[in-house]
Amino acid sequence: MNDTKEAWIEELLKGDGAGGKMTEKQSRIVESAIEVFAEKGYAASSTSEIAQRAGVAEGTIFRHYKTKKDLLLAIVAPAMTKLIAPFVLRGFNKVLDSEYDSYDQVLRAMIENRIEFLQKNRNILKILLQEIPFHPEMQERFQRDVLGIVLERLQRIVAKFQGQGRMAELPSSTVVRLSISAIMGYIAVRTVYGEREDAVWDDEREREETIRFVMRGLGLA
Amino acid sequence: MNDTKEAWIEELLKGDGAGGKMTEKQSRIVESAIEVFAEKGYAASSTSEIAQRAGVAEGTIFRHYKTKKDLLLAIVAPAMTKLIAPFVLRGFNKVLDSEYDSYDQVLRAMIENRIEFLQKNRNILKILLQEIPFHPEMQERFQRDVLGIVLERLQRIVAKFQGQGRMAELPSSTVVRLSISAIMGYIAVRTVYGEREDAVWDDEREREETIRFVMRGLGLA
Amino acid sequence: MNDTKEAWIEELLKGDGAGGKMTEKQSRIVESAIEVFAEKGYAASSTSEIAQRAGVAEGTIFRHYKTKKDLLLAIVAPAMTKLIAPFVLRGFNKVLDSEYDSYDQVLRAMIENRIEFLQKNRNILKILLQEIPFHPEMQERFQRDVLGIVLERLQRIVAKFQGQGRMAELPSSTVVRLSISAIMGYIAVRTVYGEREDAVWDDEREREETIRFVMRGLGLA
Amino acid sequence: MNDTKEAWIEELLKGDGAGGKMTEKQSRIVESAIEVFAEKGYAASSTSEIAQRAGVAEGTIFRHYKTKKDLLLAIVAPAMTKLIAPFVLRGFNKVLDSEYDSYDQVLRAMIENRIEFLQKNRNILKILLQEIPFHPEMQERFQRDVLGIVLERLQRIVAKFQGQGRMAELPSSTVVRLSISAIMGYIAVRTVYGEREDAVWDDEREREETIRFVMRGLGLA
DNA sequence: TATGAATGAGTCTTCATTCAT
DNA sequence: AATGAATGAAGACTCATTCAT
Repeated sequence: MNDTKEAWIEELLKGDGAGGKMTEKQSRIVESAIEVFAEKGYAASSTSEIAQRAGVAEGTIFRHYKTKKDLLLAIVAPAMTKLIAPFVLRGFNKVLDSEYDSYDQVLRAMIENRIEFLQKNRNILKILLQEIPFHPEMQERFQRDVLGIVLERLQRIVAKFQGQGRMAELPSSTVVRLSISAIMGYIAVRTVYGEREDAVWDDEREREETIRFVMRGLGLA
Repeated sequence: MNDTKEAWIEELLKGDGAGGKMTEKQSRIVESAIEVFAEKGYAASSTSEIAQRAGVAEGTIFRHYKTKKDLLLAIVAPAMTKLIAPFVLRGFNKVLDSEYDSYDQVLRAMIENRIEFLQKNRNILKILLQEIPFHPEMQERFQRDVLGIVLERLQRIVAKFQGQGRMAELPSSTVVRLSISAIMGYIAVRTVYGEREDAVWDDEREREETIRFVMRGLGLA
Repeated sequence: MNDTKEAWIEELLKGDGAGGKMTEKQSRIVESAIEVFAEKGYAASSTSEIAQRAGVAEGTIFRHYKTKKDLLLAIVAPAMTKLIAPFVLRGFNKVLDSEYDSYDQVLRAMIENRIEFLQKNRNILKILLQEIPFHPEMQERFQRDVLGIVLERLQRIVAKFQGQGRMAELPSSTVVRLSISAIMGYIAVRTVYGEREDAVWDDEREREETIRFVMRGLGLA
Repeated sequence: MNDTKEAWIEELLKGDGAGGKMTEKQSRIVESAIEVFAEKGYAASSTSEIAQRAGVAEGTIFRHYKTKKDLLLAIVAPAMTKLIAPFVLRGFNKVLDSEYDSYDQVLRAMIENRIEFLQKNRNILKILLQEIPFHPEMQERFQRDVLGIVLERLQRIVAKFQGQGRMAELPSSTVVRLSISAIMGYIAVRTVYGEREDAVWDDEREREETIRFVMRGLGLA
């Protein structure tokens, strides 16, 4: 359940989907686009501003991406892939068998892993979140390639723990939902409040309480 | 904790912020705007399409709303007010004192009340959700008038139950967060899956399991 | 076989296809478009230049014509209609019966009538001629609505004269072709040379010789 | 009055105006340009499409032709030269003296010779026809190098026949005009209808009737 | 010689907004 | 109050042309 951890954006910037290497200008275009899209939203972003921030001519953008939407997809598509990376790693089955003795370890790992990911890819994820409702192709792909895979894997993990002990009375999909809700609620609040200087947010404690809450809620503690 | 329950949109349509009554054309403009904004997003919506759907001339919109953004705010601002309506009702203090004997009743009431609200105001809430990140004034107002008030009220409720019994070891803000996470997770999944014909979503059961999960998680059951 | 003779462009400028009246600005747009298209060709004309010459904002063009091509069609389509006007006049059958005793009268009438038309509509016809090869819809319409009708009428006239006397040995379509070739050759040269100050072009004589040539060529004189 | 008959395009492709040989890429550029220009018109053609069809890089075109217009002229200029080739052949004077005993032989030769030429060079002639009206230099050159020469030669031929017999009453320029009109009308219709499978176009007969028509029209038969 | 990334002026088109009626 | 013609700034995108490699 570990990610590659290095900033995969760099990878994204080094190679396009076709495997070719990106020129330096192309990288700057993608970086600027991520910035501007995240800041103003896709529809309200102008290619001219992206070009300006990237320090290239507007035409240069269209040499690399036929349309503005292609540029969006070039950003969002690999993000989806990376989003599920930890769940499709070749070692994943081993995880199922051995790595975690207790469900709270699974929860802790998920939190740590995805928090790191979120921090590194905040802008891209913001774009993803904002644009999915307006682009059916993105929706479909997200449903199929992200939700589908992740939920299936998580349900298998849950099923394994259910086989060993309690929480048998709940469908595994329900367990997954309740677990994810708690984690996402924790991450969301942490994202908003956890970075303020004046914050009274004891991250260590909040995380542990969240995990304990889920464990108790599922009858595991 | 009860809402007015009737479609308050009608109210919105009958009176503008200044207390005046809306003409029929103005109502049609607002209705169309809600539709179009929800469908395409604010930035990608054109006033001309809104006018067309409303069956009015392009200029008419600007007779009632100085700018496109004013039209957005005229939709979104009352939505915020209504969003917190149940928490600011004059009878709210009584709620604190008497209405609910047990925390699971609070949870159940929140779920029922807000689900109904969501169903009636899906489009408006979609707009709210989508646009808040891009409009600082909306953000600020949401923070102050919605989050601030709702959280404060909820924390007072929680504090009351904490005073009476267990879950003392958790800060009330944490309790609120965990409760809301679970509820929103339930509502979100329900919104997506709960309406499919082929769905294997037993709404009654999922809701009760969610409530039981929270109660157990908080050490109340 | 007489045309309405007044400058039908004015009609074109007064009413759009739907029968509505044109505003003054719209008229100026069409006029300028005719000028510019004739001068530079459709593809090399820019809407911004058309707007400038018309003294309107560029956006105004697109209020009246959804696309640049629509503007072209709005010019070209009525031209086709007018091009065949003399052949579809209600009185046309009478023409067949009575008006012309001898084929040379037909030729003379065609020349006079179409020369006048050409002079008044030079630019539009230039556009028609230039653009037809690149727009299949225009081609099709021209084939069907112009060529088809005109040739059929002319063949009927020719057939009538064939029934009365000689030139029986030629198919009527061949007679029509030969007649039109001669007339168009005359008109073409006249158009180029006939207007030069230094020209040694005796119009009256050239026309009569052309008619006589055709008559003799068909064995009628 | 005989042409070289082989596809002179190959010559065009082998040598540029300066007498140098063309590389294979340059040939492919010219070929593609002819195709694209003929298909879409000069103004609507893009150098990038030409490059693509030719299988060369965009920049390569500009290594051989400084501008897009230069490329056009490199195609059109030699076409004009070839167009008049039969009239400037060194043996032309002999033609005047001997080759043709009767004017109908002249007409027949012109038809055969130019039809062949047209078939081989349809695209280039289409370009010529389409672009001449928009390029004054081309116009001027056409007027001077093509029309001027051809008409003068034809008038000399006509004058010779006039000296021998009848048609004395017409100016030789008029005779040329009438002859060419008939021939071009024949070729035009043939070009359009003569290739349809379902056509009722008896080419042999139409050609002979056309010649007979001219001869009779000129009082020669 | 050939390449193809880069350019930036220019294209058609859209859009929020104004204003005379 | 309502209209809708008019605006012009801005948008996405194209294209002939240049130039470092």
